[in-house]
Amino acid sequence: MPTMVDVAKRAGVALSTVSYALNGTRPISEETRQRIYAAMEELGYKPHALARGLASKRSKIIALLFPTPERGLGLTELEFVTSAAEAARNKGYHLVLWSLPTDSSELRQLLQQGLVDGVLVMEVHLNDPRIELLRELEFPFSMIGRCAESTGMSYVDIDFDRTTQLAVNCLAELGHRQIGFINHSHEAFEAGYGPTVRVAQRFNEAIAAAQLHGVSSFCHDSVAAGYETFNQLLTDHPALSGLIVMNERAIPGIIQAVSERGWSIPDDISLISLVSSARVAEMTLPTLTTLEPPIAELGALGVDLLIQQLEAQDRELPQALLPCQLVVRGSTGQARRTER
Amino acid sequence: MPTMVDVAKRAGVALSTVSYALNGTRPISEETRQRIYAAMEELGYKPHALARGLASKRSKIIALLFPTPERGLGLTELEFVTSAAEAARNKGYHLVLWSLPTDSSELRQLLQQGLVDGVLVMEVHLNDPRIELLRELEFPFSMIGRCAESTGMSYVDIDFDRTTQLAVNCLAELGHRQIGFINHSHEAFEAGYGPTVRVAQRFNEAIAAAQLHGVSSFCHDSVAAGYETFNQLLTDHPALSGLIVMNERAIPGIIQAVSERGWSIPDDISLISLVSSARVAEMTLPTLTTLEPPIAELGALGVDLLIQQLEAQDRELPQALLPCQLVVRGSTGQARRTER
DNA sequence: ATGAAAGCGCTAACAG
DNA sequence: CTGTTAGCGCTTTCAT
Repeated sequence: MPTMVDVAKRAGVALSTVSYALNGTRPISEETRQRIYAAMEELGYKPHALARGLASKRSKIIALLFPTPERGLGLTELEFVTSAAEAARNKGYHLVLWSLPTDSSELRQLLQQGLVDGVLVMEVHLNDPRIELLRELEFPFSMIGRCAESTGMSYVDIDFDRTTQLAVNCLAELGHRQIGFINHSHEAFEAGYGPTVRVAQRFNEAIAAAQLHGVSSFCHDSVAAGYETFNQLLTDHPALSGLIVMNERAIPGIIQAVSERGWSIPDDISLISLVSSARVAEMTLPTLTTLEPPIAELGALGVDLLIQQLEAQDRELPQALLPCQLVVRGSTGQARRTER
Repeated sequence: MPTMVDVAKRAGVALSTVSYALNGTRPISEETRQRIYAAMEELGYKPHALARGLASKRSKIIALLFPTPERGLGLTELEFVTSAAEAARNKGYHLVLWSLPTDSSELRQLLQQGLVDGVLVMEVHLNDPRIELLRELEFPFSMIGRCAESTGMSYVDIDFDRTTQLAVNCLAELGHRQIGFINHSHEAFEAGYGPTVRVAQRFNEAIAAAQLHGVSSFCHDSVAAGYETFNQLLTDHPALSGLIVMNERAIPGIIQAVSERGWSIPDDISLISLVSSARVAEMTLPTLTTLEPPIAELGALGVDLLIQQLEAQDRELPQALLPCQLVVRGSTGQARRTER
C-alpha cells in the first residue's frame, strides 16, 4: 500500500502539501492539486484510517449502542441498524456495533479506548445508566428515544403523542366508542421503557378529549400473553369494539382469541397495531392496520444529528420527533351499530 | 486520558515494559507486573485502540459485509448481526457494519483504508464479486454461505443437504407420498443464491432416494406470489399432500389459498417451513413446523473462524456446516388415507 | 502558496 | 528480565 510519502515524492511536493490537498485544510494552487491527485490516482493511494485518526484525534467511527436481545428483537431493529450504517457511510463514517445490556460496565472501557468519536444510543430507557455514564464522561452522543430529562441532549424519537392520537382518531372516526389498549408488559412500564410509558399516558388523554371509553392493559410480549390479555379485557369490558395494540408479539394470540369466540376482525373487533412494521402487518389474516414507524428515517436522522454534533463548533444539540404513519389494511372497519 | 508514558513513569519502568506487560509479549517479573497494573488501575489507564492498531498493523476490527435490503431483510439477519457482534467483542474485536450491494465498487476503497483486519461476508452468492475482490487483494475473509468453488476458503454455512433430507424424511414418515417444494424465486436461483440452488437440487435427490413423487416450484418472496404459486401447484398436481416451503414471505399467501379451498392445515396439507425462525413460525395459525437455522451459532462461528484465521500462523482455512433443527408444530400431520 | 518537523500513543526490533 | 529507540501514516503547528 502506498503512503502519503509516496504520493508526495511522485508529485514532487512536500508530504504536508498532500495532506492539505486531501483535506482541503488550506488553499492549494490548482496546478499542484492536479499533480497530487494524479499521483494518488496512479499509485492507487488511499488514506490510512487509523493513522489519520491517531493524528487528528478524530477516528470518524461512531458506535451504535445496541440493546441485547432481552425482549426479543424485531425487524424494526434490523432496519434501524442498516439505515444507520448507510447514513454513517454516506457521511464518511464507520459504524461499529456495541451490543451491551444497559447496565453493563463494559461501556466505560469501550469508550475510553478512544476508538469512537461518538455514540448513538438505541432503546433509551427513562432512567438509563448508559446515558448517565456518557454525560459523566462528557462523551458525545445522540439517542433514539428519550430519557426522563432530555433537555440539552440530542435525540430523535417517534412522536408518540401524535401517533397515539392518530390511532384513537382512526377508530373514533369509524364509530368506535369503547376502545381498548394493549401495551407492553407492566415490567417494561416500570422499567421506564419510553414508548410504553408515553403511549399509556397519551392514550388516556386522547380518550378523554374525544369523550370515549377507554381501558388499558399491560401484556407480556408473547402470543400466549396476548391471548390471555385479550380474553381478560373482553370479560371485563364486553362492549369493546376497537383495540389499539402496541405489542407485535401478542397479536397472533389476540387474533386467535377473537376467532375462538366465533368473532371476526374487523367485523366484531377493529384492531390497530402501533409502531409495527409492514412486514409483520402482512403476516396475519386479515392484514393489520398499523401505525408504522419511520425506522429508516430515525436511524439516518440519529446518525446525522450525532455527526452534526461532532462536527459543529457550536454546542447546539439538535432534536427531532417523527410521527408514525397510518396504513389502513384489513383489520379495521366500521363499528357495529348494535351492541353485543 | 492517561497514556502509557504516564503509567510507565508512575510504575518507575520503561514505556516498553508497560507495553510488554499489557500484551504478554515477553516475560515480566511478577513484581514489576504488579506495579504496572497498580499504576494502570490508579490512573484509570486504557490502551488507545487507534495507536495500538497503527503500531501493530492489526486494528482488531473486523467488518461484517451486510447485504443491502434487496430481497427484504428478515429476523434472521438481525440475530445474525447481534451474535456476530457479541462473538467479536468476546474475542476483543470490534465489528463494523458495511452495508453494500454485492457489486459495489466501494468495497475496494473500504478495504484499502486499512481499518479492518478481516471481513465476514454474509449472503454469499455462487458467483460473488465481493469474494473475487477479496481473493484478488488477498484480504482475509470468512463467508456465511459458500460460493461455487469454496475449496481453500473459510466458511460456515447451513448444511442444506441434511436440512432438506430432514424435511423430506419428516413428511415421508407421516405417510406423505406426493410432496411439493416451494422455493425462492427463479431469479434468485439464476443469480446463484446458495440456499435456493442447493435445496432445489437436494430435494430432487431426496425424493428420488425415498421413491416419492416430488414437484418443485419457484416463487417470489411475497404473499401474493405464495398464493398464486400454491394454487398453480395444486392445479397441476392435485394429489399433493405435503409441502416444503423455503420462502417465509410466501407463507401467508399459501395459508390463505389453502383456507380458500375449504381445506385445512395440517388435515389436508402438511407444511414445513425451511430455514425459518421460531418467531415467524408462531405468527401463523396453525403454528409452523420448521427447520430452524442455528443463526446465532452461525454468526458466532463465522466470527471465530475469521479471527482464528487472522491470528493463526499457519494458513489453515477452517470450514463448518451446521444443520437446521426440526421443530414440529401445528402445520404437519399424518397424511390422509384416501385420495382427494 | 508551500515546506519542514514535531508529534498522536503505541509496538517491536535492537541492545544490554 | 528490562531499557532505548525507531517507526506506524497521518495532521498540524511554525516557518518561509
